[in-house]
Amino acid sequence: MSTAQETTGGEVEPWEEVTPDAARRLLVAAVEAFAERGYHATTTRDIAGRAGMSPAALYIHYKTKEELLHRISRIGHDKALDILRTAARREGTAAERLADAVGSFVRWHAGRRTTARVVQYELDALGPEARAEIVALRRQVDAEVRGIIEDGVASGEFDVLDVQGTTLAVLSLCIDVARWFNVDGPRTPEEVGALYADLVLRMVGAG
Amino acid sequence: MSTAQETTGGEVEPWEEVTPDAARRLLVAAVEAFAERGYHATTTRDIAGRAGMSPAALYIHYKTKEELLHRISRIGHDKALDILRTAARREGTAAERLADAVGSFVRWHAGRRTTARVVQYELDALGPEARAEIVALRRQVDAEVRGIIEDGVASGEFDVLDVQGTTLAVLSLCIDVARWFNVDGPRTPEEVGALYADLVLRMVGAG
DNA sequence: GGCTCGGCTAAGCGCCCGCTCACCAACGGC
DNA sequence: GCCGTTGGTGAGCGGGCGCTTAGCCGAGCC
Repeated sequence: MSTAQETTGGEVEPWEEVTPDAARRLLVAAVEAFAERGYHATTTRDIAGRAGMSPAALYIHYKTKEELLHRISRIGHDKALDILRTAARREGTAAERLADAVGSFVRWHAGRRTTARVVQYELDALGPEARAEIVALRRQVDAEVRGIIEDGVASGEFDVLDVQGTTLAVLSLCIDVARWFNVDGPRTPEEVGALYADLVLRMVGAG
Repeated sequence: MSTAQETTGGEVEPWEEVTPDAARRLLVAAVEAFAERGYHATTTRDIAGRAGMSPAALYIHYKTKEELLHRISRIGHDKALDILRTAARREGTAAERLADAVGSFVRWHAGRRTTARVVQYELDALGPEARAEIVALRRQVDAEVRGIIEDGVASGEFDVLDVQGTTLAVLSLCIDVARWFNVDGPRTPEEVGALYADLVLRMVGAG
């Protein structure tokens, strides 16, 4: 039988790990609201209203508004890291793995743009401890991409002068997709993923 | 005599067009506060306090808090567009002009990171009319970069399949510098500008 | 049937927000 | 010397914020 994770298009619908149902509905509402207006411009009343509940219901499932952001950010970073790890550890040349990593990472940022926007741009709204936890995850994200580029340099596939700087640029390029991508625009997430994979291969001298 | 525009390092100190002095101090304070905490998380009391004035003083020079953001965004976009136009219209090959454009655009985003952060990331906090005005400026920014790339393709210097997509990616890469650049980090604005100019030339097949 | 208890709501507390108002000091023109 | 203008202040208004509390309701257990 189906695990109920599959939706149209083969994409996995996330947040199924969040239970009970009311907590998930609140979290999904918070993602939408934070993505549209930003964390600080979003009120707890708005979140509860989108979830079809009273303002007080939010505090049954979450201690504070910040805890909501923390949970969203944590789950989102875990997912992003998982995507990169899967691509980085598959078999193939460094160029194939880098193209796969960039393509899938970009597809996630474009296809799940609301989530990605919150995850990537609301870090500063977290308190010191929560932010430190997320920053540690980001370092792992950086390490995965840097690892592929180092492999390509070592094997002679890539021609890169500044590995850390190029890693930074590649990640920056992918992450910023969450800022400008428009669901109603002319490009699909798949098209942007393919374009970006090509551009990144050129950046590392493998194009 | 000096125009009082020059400061150490040859950089032009901006905001000198904002008068009187108190209005400029408030605007500079607002740039710092918006960059640190975001528009919505910044209070008018904080802005006035940073400028050494009472909360009420702000409203002598600006009608609303949003007018402050609008003025900052307008001046910043004018400056960014000016930088790109200067590079795009100099003499030289398309590769030289693109490298110059990316280098100077990135140096501005890194060196004036607080301003750039507000300019590039607080657009959604503006009302519809103000946002429309800024969006029009952004289209001109896009057109300048696209023009250089089209020139390079026409002359055979560049090898680009998707001109508009590549333009988008180049601008996205430059703009996102304002998000991650750290003044206390290991790289100077000049170094990042040179690295990015090289990466972009590779992206267009001229590296 | 009666009791317990988790999930939820209506009401509202205390605070701080953007912004306003009544007033004041410094200063140039006549 | 007096007055209008300019640029400032201290106090505070109305409102919306994050969050809390008291109590309601229906499902599960004996």
